[in-house]
Amino acid sequence: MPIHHELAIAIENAVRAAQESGDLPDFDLPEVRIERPRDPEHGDYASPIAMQLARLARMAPLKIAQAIVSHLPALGELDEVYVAPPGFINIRLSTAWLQNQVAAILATADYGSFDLGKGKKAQVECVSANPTGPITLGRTRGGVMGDTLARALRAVGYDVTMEYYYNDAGRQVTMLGESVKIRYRQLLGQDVELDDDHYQGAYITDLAQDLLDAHGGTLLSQPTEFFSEFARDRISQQQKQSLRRVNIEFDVYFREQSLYENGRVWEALETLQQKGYVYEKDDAQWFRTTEFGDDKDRVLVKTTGEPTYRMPDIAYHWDKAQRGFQLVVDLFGPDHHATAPQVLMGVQALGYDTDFVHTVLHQIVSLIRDGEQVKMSTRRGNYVTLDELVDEVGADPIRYFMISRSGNSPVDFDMNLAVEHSDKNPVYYIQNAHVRCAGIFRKWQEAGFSEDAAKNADLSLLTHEKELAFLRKALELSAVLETMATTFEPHHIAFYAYDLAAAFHPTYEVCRVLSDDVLEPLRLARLQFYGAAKNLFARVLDLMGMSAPEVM
RNA sequence: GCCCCAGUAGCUCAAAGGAUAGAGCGGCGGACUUCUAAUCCGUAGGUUGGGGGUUCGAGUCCCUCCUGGGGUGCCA
Repeated sequence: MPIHHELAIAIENAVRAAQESGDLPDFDLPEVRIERPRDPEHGDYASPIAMQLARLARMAPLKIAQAIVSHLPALGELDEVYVAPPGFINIRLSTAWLQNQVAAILATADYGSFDLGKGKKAQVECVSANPTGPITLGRTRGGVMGDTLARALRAVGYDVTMEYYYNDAGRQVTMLGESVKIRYRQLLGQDVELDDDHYQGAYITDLAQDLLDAHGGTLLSQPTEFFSEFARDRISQQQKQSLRRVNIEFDVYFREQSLYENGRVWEALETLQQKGYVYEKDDAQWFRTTEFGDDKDRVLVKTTGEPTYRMPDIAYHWDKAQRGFQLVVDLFGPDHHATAPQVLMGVQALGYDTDFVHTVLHQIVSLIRDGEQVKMSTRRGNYVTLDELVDEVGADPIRYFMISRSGNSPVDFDMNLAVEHSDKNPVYYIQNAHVRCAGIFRKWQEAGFSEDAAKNADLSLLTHEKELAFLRKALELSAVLETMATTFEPHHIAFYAYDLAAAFHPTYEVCRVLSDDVLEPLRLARLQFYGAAKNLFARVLDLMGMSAPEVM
């Protein structure tokens, strides 16, 4: 159990004990919050619970805090618990227990993990791009955010499915097929042109060229569907490969078409109709979203008889509920912010509580090169793709910068900074911490020693203030994972990784290991310390889907 | 018009309703014969867009106004 949970429970128990002994009156105890104070003077952890209780107990916060502290049992983890005005309970960890975190980190591969999710079935849906073109940077951001959340959820005990909803039917794919066919005919010398609605990107011509190379001119009589299916399957494969290059892999690719094949779309529509949420107007079927607070009703089935995108989206989320996911996280880019609530209204109308669905919105990604914003236009096929960006800057900077801001803030991806090997680039700042640890062990082994030599080191020699500060920061990983799993904000791990590196580098400067002036027992203890640090950086980088290099 | 997001140091951004609002970059001043300086140490920099309110306590919650971005399809 993470230390902040243990402390919260200890304080809860102390409050109850104080109530039983009559030191505090009876009241319902609100959630006990444990914080990490900014100021080290205020201890390692603190709780403002006494101030919250002042009204309930009708006592001065200081008195309440004192009553709680007097009923707090002696805990091995703690060195000191004291009360500070106006009523904070401040807690200082014992140095021996902190030092022992080194052993704890070395003993497990999943330091920081704990069982918050209790094996609950969770799903993260992200990217979900149409198979009509290369993965764009906006979709990449959603993918990286979603994948990072999935990693955090797994780390705290959820059974996570990464899912990609893939739109393999409808107008978009038809336009795709037409686009390829036109390019194909052009390659054969025919005088045809793309419309504005068609996909203009060069990759369309590439697909047409591939068809020409494989089949010559024999495909002219094939219907548009042939070209659609070919292009759809090809592009899907390419999308998967592109995403794999930034360590994003999906467990399930959910085909929109399957919702038509098994009748779920019409079933959902009929259910909505039966429940009275649908009416006909202007030869279309309308969904009464205004009953759920929308400012106008929305079309479910067009006058042509075809459903709008909304209908399968609702059926899809209905399916998620019926598959038994207890937690669903949907990532949406700026172009879907408005439609996300409508889907939930649909699920609600179908009779499901939507509390299990959390929509995570994110803002746009802009590319900055040489200080100038790179101009892009999706419609004209003029944009930088994920593949191009991986080729140019590598996967690690992409992973990092996509989660280096809260989803609510736009990302300006600075391509020059991404590849800059300097202290301005947080990617290298973090990875270099791992490299520096690796360097110590490399040197140590070159001198003929084994890594095991430090196994029985005396960790109580790790008394340097900077070493202890690093271990305090290490302890925060659990709370970071918990925050991510409850707020669905992936950026916390990026800031944590930076903070951890910022706690590491000063330690590395001062707490030497292999220098002649370091005595043998301390050297062994520090080898353990840096072994733990190395593990922890590898762990945190892995949680971000980034590599942990041995050398740079 | 309506909806969503943002407005915090010169710039880019953090900050579960908690104590004196923090980082990075940039500025200024220092430290390399190194377990890799891809690093460290020091320093300056703020009326958290304006105004009300709730609270023991507000950058955070509520109301209102201002500015910027996105959305507001029988496209997805």
